[in-house]
Amino acid sequence: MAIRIHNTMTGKKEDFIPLQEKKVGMYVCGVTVYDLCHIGHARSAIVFDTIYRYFRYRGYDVTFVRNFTDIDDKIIRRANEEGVDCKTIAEQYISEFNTDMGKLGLEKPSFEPRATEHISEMIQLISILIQKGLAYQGGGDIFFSVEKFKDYGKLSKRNLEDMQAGARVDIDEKKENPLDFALWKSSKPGEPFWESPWGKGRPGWHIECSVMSQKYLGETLDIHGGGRDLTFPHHENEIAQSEAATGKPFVRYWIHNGFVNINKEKMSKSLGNILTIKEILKDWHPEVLRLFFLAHHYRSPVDYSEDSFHEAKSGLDRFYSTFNAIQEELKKPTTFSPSLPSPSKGEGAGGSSPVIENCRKAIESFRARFEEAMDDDFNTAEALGYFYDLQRNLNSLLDISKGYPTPEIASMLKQGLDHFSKMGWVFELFREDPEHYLARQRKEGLKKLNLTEEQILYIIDDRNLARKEKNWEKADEIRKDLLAKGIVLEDTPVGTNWKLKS
RNA sequence: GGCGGCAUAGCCAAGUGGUAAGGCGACGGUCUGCAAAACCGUUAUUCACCGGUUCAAAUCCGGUUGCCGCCUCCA
Repeated sequence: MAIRIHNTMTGKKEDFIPLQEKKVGMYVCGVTVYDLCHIGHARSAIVFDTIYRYFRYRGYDVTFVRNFTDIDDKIIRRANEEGVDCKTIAEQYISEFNTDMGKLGLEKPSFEPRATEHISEMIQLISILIQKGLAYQGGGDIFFSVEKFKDYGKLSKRNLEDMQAGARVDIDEKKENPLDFALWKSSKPGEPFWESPWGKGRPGWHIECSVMSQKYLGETLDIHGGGRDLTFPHHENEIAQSEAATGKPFVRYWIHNGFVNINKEKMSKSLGNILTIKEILKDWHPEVLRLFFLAHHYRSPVDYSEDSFHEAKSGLDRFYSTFNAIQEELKKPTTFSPSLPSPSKGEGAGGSSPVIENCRKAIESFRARFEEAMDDDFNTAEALGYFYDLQRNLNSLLDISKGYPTPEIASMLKQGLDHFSKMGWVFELFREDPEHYLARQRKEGLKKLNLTEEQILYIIDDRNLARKEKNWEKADEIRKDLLAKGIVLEDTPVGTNWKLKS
């Protein structure tokens, strides 16, 4: 079965047929490095990281290019504000980008080209467009003439007449058509510049992607991605430039991810609700963020809220609790004598119970279900549902096993854990050692509660003494006190565990 | 004004022609001294509304309402 992808160009899901068998050339618009990355950048990065990972999981040889826009108006403005040069700003925020994305566990793309390192290629491409009569000089600027490219608007489904009718575009005297866009901008005094046949200047925004994608991936790309907002004008303009210059189709499959809202509001500077990755990671484990995004389809808008992250966190905590329990169970010696059958589950003595058989089916079919979901336009939400299902089945096995795993159950638990590890890699989830994860959760929680583990253990000892004496009143009192402080106790056959109230 | 998208249980959310995944929550049960955790069960005869196509529609078509995005830098 082929992987199916929703192509923005056609608005439909299509079978993915790469240009070269088992190879994928994929270009994703990265960030303009003038400020810290926010949760929206994180979503886009995580969406395409997951796609990148899934193709590789599926055995494709992927060349993944994600650029840095390191020259642009916003960078110049920022540099002026801080009294440094553009390169300093760009370097600083590239470094911050790498730090943040590294913490989110993003794989490194095959290439991370920067606009300023491809100026000469951009000049070449612009020259070709001028030669072909598709671009013209206006003042010191070079513009692309949208009217000369007959397919202009095909990605964003607009036509020139409609756009001009409702145009809110500033009239620029130098442009022949208000919708023409700059390929090259002459530099104003004090701005960084490069020499060109048209004088000192710098590239327009769109040309870098045409150049860099072509350089690293060839004239036709399998996949081009980015945030929804980039469809117009950015990607529309890329198509115009690239196809006008090469005469070949630019991109086979366009993928666009949906936006992140903050408490149902659009994230924007003016609302002051920009949530940076750094701020998120102060409060949440990176996998909480990933789980949150992966629980939604990549094309839908998602709404960030404190509650939604709490929900994601409790989901993640539960997964890790299960892993931990499995690891503990696997440390125990296996035994051929089955644990006491529980009549409620309809188990008979000897042989596999229906419950075990159901678990076996769930474990064995997991991989196929996971792949089916992911093949269908990277449906991570559905795939995640199968992880939950797998978890429930493994917990069932743990329930039956109760510290006395049979070889059969132990092998199934092990298999389940392997699934979490292997398919979890695609999502970059479940990467931590469960014991470490849970220990750290506790440690960080204690810090917030201003308690030490010693104090809690002391109190638990005290309570266990009361329990031994069957002084339930006192034992319950102690448990209630701890609960009020945010500590939950769990009495198990092997002792009392504690954890933080979620 | 133009273009595009969305509307599924208390909440979050999958599902593009075959009879509604999953998570959170709630309730009942098993287990437990009692809890917690875990497991089992219940929780949408129905997918904003009105028409149409079809043997069959949450899914396709037309219309209505409501929300959102893009058209200006934006992931």
